[in-house]
Amino acid sequence: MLEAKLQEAGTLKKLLDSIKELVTDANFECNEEAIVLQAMDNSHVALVSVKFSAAAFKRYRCDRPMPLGVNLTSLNKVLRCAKDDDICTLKAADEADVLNLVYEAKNSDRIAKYDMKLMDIDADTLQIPDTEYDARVTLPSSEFTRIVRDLSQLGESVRIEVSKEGVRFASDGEAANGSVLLRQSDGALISGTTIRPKSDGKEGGEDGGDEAEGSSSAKKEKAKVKKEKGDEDVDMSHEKDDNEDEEEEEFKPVENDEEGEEEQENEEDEEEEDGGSKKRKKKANGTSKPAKKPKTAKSKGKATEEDESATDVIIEMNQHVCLTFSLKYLVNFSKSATLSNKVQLMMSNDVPLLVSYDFNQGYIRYYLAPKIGED
Amino acid sequence: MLEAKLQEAGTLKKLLDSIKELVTDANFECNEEAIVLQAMDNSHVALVSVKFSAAAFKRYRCDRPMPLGVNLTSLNKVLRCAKDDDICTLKAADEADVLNLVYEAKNSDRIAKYDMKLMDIDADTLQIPDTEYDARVTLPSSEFTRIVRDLSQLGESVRIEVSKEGVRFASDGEAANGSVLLRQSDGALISGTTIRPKSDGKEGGEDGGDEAEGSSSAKKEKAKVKKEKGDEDVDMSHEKDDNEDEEEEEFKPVENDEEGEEEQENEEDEEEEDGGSKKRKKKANGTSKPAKKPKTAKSKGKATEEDESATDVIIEMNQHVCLTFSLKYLVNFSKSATLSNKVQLMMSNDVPLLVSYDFNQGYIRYYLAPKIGED
DNA sequence: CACGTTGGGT
DNA sequence: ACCCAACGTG
Repeated sequence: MLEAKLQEAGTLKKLLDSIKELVTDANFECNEEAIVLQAMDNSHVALVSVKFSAAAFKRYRCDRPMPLGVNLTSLNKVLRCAKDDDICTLKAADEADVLNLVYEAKNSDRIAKYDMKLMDIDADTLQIPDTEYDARVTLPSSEFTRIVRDLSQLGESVRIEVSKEGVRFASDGEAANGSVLLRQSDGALISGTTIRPKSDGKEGGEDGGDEAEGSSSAKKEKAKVKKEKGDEDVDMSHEKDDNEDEEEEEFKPVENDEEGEEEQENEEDEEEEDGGSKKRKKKANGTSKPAKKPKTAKSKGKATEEDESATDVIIEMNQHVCLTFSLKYLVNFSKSATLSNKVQLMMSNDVPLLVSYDFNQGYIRYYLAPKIGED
Repeated sequence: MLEAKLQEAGTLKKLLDSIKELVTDANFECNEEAIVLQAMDNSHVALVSVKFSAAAFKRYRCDRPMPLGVNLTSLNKVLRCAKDDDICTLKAADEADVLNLVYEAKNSDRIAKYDMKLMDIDADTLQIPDTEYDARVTLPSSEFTRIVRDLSQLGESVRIEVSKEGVRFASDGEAANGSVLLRQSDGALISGTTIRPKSDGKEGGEDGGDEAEGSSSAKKEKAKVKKEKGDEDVDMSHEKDDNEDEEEEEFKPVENDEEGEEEQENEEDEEEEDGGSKKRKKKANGTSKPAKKPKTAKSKGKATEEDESATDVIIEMNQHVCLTFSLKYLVNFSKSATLSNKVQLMMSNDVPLLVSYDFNQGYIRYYLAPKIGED
């Protein structure tokens, strides 16, 4: 039995706006710790990973793991019936084939209930293909949106290059070539730290915990990218491996047979890999945030909103990286800017890019394999 | 070698927004004095003339005259990658086939570079078909925008009539007729002066100078309009003169073989023709600006921004004029309202209308032949 | 169903 | 001037 009470329905609405064009059906995997969605996009090139930790909810209860197969188009329709500031409660009985949604206006003068049919979806649980990166760029999400939107006017793909100089986005097109160099903010070039997605959307939060996809056994086998058929995106699917002539490469989706064995393991991972280089700057919280620019809180009204350094460009880099990606997908990813004012790009050469928007107690992450043969 | 540094990319962006629907390809003629663009619109009915004086730029250098053949659609794409307040530098090497654009964020933390391919464009240098008019109406550009937009909903064409009473815009349509009378502001009816476009966009500036299109020999041969095929616009092109059955009339494009003979001539014209009527109110700066409404400077930060009398309607008239024009084109012209808060309409009977938006050190001007047979 | 364009509001 | 929403088109 699931019951999850979200303070603001708007969060879920924005999330669906972000991914509804990328994914049409997906399982919301609910368990005691979190609600997780992992799915490949419709063209099987990108991978979307969403997580709402239990702590993201005002109230959360899930007795046993249950997958809720949801048609996102339907869910979107139902969510559009909620106002952004409605309190939204999701309920599903064990083995239920419907999801109940209750919207309560904040002043309680309105209560709406919706029942949405669930469906069975083949749960090809996808192995998230990476755990550690050579570079992380943290930048304002609006800046990222702007850059990929601009460059998408010129060409099909963008070359992202991270160096000590900063991060460069470059695209070549028929009529024009474009290149945007973003210099890191003062003092915001960091190297020697372990770069990996934080376990949770919580900024500077505790690092261990309920990570679902980090698998210690997968720690060093970063690249699952096949390098054939160069110069194209990589298909992260496995389903159509042999019978289609798509130009895309593919990830090897790995059966996630270690799920659940992982809790409280990340913190130890970092400790053991941290030797021999600069330690992270502040206390060991895994986020490596420099102490510069102690911005005045932006008075956004929401105490939970992380509001520091949102305008900074932070570059963490252990190695120069240069990768090429399809702009079409990045433009799609950038729609999640409504969910966070910052975005992180994590990259290693020849490894899928991780684009992560972290919010209060959760995140939305996108994985996109690089085009190869031109990076 | 060209290098032109513009303080605000927004100026160029607005310019391109203005003309991109009218012209698709054009040469930017760069020389020591200015950058000039002259082109006919795609249907060869209207003529666009743009000038940026060297002084319009923060830095300007052009060693030798060079035409830059630009596809405006491409340039528009590239310019959309600039923020309005970016500093924009245009560079082109001699004989280059690319134009380099550099956008610097004001705080310099972002530098974007774009290379746009240039193209060869037949430089049918167009003789701007007039130098002196019987009437000039200066009005707020927003007012002009509103009038032509309103009337365009009623009919295809507008009759513009300038008299001592004011200026009347009238359109007859299937469902309704409309007429807008604009009275000149107090004391803003001027007659007996020479009415011609100023040599430069600079308000109240020196009148002689680097005029490219003024030709003394053409001064009195105003009308080059052929009066056949009545009731239609006039094609300003010469290229398709004989082999097409367009309904439009045509200007005679004249080879501009007297370019440069004109300097410092306008001021003398004014002196000798100035007698016998109200003098212009302020000092003889050629703009005939009344002293009314000594507006408080609008604190726009730019000392060069002309900000007085923007709400006045000024009519200079030596002869009653009544002309009919296609509203479709006027609506298009009026998009340049973003570039200046004032617009000037210069008219003589049976001669193309000149619509001029003057800005700091440049202008954009449109020429449109009247429909004949109904004026 | 998605994208691009146009119009209206802040 | 900028951002958001709605409409129409591909």
